[in-house]
Amino acid sequence: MLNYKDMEEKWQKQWSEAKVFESEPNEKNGILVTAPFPYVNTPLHIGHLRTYATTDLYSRYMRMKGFNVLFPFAFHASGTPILAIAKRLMNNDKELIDDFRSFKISDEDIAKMRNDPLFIANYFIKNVSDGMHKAGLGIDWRRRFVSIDPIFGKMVTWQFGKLKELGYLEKGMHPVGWCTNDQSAVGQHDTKHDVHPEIKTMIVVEFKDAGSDAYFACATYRPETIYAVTNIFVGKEIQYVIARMNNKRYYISKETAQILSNQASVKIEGEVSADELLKKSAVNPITKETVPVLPGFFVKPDVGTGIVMSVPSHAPFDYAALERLKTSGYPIPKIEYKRIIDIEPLNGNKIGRSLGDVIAGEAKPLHPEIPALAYLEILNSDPNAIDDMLEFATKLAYREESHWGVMLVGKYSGMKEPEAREKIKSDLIESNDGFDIFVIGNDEPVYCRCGTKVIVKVVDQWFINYGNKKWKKEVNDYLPNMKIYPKKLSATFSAASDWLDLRAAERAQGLGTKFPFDERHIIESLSDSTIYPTLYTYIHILYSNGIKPEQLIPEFFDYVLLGKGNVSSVSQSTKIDTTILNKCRESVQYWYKNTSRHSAPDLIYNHYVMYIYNHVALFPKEFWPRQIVVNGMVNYEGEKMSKSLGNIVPLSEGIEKYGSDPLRFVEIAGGDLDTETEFSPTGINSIVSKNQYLFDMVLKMEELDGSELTHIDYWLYSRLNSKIKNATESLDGFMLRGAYTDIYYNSITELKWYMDRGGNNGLAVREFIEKIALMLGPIMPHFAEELWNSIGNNTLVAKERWPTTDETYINKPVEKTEEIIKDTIDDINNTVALTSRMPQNSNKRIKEIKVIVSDDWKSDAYNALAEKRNISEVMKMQWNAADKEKVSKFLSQLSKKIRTIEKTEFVKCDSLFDGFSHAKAYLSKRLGSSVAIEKEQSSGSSRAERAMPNKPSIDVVWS
RNA sequence: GCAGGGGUAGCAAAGCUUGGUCAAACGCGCCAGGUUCAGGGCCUGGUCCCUUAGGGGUUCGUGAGUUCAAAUCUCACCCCCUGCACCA
Repeated sequence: MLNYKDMEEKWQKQWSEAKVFESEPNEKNGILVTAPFPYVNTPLHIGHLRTYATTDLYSRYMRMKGFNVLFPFAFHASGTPILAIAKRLMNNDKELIDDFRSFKISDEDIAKMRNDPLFIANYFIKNVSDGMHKAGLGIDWRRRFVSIDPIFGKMVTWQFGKLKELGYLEKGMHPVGWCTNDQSAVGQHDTKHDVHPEIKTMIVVEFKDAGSDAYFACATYRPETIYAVTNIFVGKEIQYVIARMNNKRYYISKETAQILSNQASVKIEGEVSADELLKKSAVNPITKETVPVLPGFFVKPDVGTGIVMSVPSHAPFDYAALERLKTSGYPIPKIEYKRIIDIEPLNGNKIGRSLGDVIAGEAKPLHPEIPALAYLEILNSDPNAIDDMLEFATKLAYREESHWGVMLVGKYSGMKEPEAREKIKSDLIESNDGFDIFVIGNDEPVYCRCGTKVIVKVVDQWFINYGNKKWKKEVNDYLPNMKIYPKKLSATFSAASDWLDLRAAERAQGLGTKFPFDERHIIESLSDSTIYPTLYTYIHILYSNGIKPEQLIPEFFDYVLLGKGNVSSVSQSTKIDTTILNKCRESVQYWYKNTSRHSAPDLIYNHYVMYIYNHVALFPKEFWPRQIVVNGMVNYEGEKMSKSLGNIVPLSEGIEKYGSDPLRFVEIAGGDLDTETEFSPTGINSIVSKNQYLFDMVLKMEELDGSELTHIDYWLYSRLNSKIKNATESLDGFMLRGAYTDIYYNSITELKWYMDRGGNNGLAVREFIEKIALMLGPIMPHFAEELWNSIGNNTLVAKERWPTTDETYINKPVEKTEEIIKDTIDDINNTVALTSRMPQNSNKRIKEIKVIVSDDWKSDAYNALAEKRNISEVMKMQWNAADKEKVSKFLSQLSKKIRTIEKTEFVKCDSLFDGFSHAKAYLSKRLGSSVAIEKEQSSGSSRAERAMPNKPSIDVVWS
């Protein structure tokens, strides 16, 4: 049995000794193949392998195709996640500790990780690089680096200087999720339960206090409903203040005043109680109506402004609040519920178009004239419903009306609601009757891990303006020139490019490069990782020449990356020898002209777009990204690998247990590039046993002593060459699964068929296996070497050339003949099964099975008919091989298919007869009876004339 | 909500660009039989329905349409996945 561990170690050692993967520029075409460096705050599992194995596959394939390939690797440690891990360990985060333990990280190491980010980084760098080594990835390790290395920092500093020069680095106000306790921005991973804080804008509509110069600041998402406002709601228990903003005085809750002070200047001039507000009335800025102020049970002190404009006709909460006031006997004036938005009629039913998710039974809206009530009725509910139900009705109303609503009143009457909303909003802002505020838009409040409620703060900070029109156009113009695999992702890349906009470029804490224009901050950790593949091309030259980070001043990068400046003056200012500078420069030029970058799809919307933008901004066109390859994820027996399911297999453990090669194979060949593939132990077993079969075949091969090439040998050669041709085309288009189905699974089936059919030529089998071994090189590199070696080759597959097709061996009729033989066996089995049940055949045995191949005139007639599609036309032709009656009978059989038949290359009668004759012994063995092969013309069988082109007739003779 | 992708037989996954050769590849699972066979492995056959001569019927999210012909083209609808930014 093959021992994968020994085998893998053996060949990894040989590759390393032969320096197969240590590439330097030469006369060949070069290609730089990279995968984004992994973030080293967590161990790798077998799912991560797919991207790296695919990258390795491509680089090995391209090397075999004659390219000079460089596949380097590095590690990402800059940014906040490592700090976060250190912090969580400090706090004895049980979940994290359990997680680490499941990866067999010792308690001792976990203890060391506490509050020591660098230890964490180094620990996982070792973990990842061990995994990469064990997997046998063909990496040039001389070029490794970490994103917190000083050299890396020098490059990033240079990059940011350039971005600023180009005007792409800007300073400005920007809203972020914010924790007032931590005094820092809050992203998804900083919150409890990893909730993403959604930042939305609300408009504050100003309703002037009828009796003073102050305004009721009503926050709303739906300013268009202003035409139906009946009153203002305040919370009875809420403490209000008078706050000065934009040089006006506003009534606003004390809490929201505090929150809004993070967004604008808010000066509190005094307090005012809810009771006082309730005595006032307010003026609608658009309709100029004066409306009362009433208590709303649902008004919250920390949402929006703590003051709500009431639209009972369209807002279920508002409707419910008024109804409840009525029932409680609160004195309210007469109120008119005015429907101002209509839903386009559908099937006569005016509301409830998209109620698919509502389990409403037979509920009917009884009050379509009051949508807020109608939506409650649809839900079998009423104004006394619990808040959740009101919330649901609100969402329903919002969705329906936003989708199909049309304004019935006002300046924008007749306009679609969402459009009208925007117009009214800008009108209000324009006329100084409203302004925007930012709020956290999640349904539930979002809490920072520290327990504080997350708010929105507008911060003044540096960001990269990917929204720059010129820049975006340049990128979008270039995108079609990039090769993207799978091809259908091109649309996604365009969408991602369009979507990319302002991107904060600095963070208050974390590891990494200091922000050059504000040294208290560091560069955000995706922004620092966009052009680092350039570093791979020359960093080993810096290492081997002892170049110090301090020498890497901007002039260095200008020269090496952009070719700017004069080498001797750069040498003078950097104190780096001109030969070294030139070597670096040449290396960049050599490798960076042709690149291929590989990753999973989750990087498209962040790393990839930024990668493309930065290259386009900084480099000459010849260095822009050439090719991007995106591979899907790996599932474990149908389920996502996740901590909660407990189905994560650590990479090292997986390799030990299953072998690197079988793992690579199932992960890559299990599905097309972009689909998720399935990992399962049974899948692995299947590969292991198939490999064993191939390996054992080498021993069997030695015993084959046939010297003459027979029909089945020609078949094997033909299949082999067709296979090489097809597989090469598939691989060139990144159809990895298709390629390896043919190279691997089909080859094994074919070898078995060859042996079954009595194939006996050792040389033919040798050549077949040899080529298969070569083609397996990129996907199962260790096994490929082992197989290659076992045949008696002393070279390394990793350094061999990819096999080429010898077209002269491709013989389609021979391949087709074997297919016909297979089909005929199936047909015979069916026939025998059926006829044996016939009464006249009971107590009888099969005497002989006749296989009768059709005459060539049938093929000719078939094709003639396919061409002319007219029987009498075909009959007019010369038919000397058969009498007209037969031709006519044959054609009439085809007549009902006359439109659908296509011209076909049929196997000639003689070759098919020949093929079957050679298979005679095999057939009678398979069928357990004597077999006769006959030609239609000379057969005496009554069934002879049933023979069709490519489909011999069968006559089972009973006796 | 917006954007991108997708719905194919027990699972999983090709096919869809270039309509017919598709009851639909490869693989897994399952069933039956075989194998000097414990199990496993391996081999053969079967795995939508019907069928006493290799045949027929109904299928590729739903519904319409184009066509001599649709898994493949068009439209509408339903459902699923992913992303929506300061985060690797």
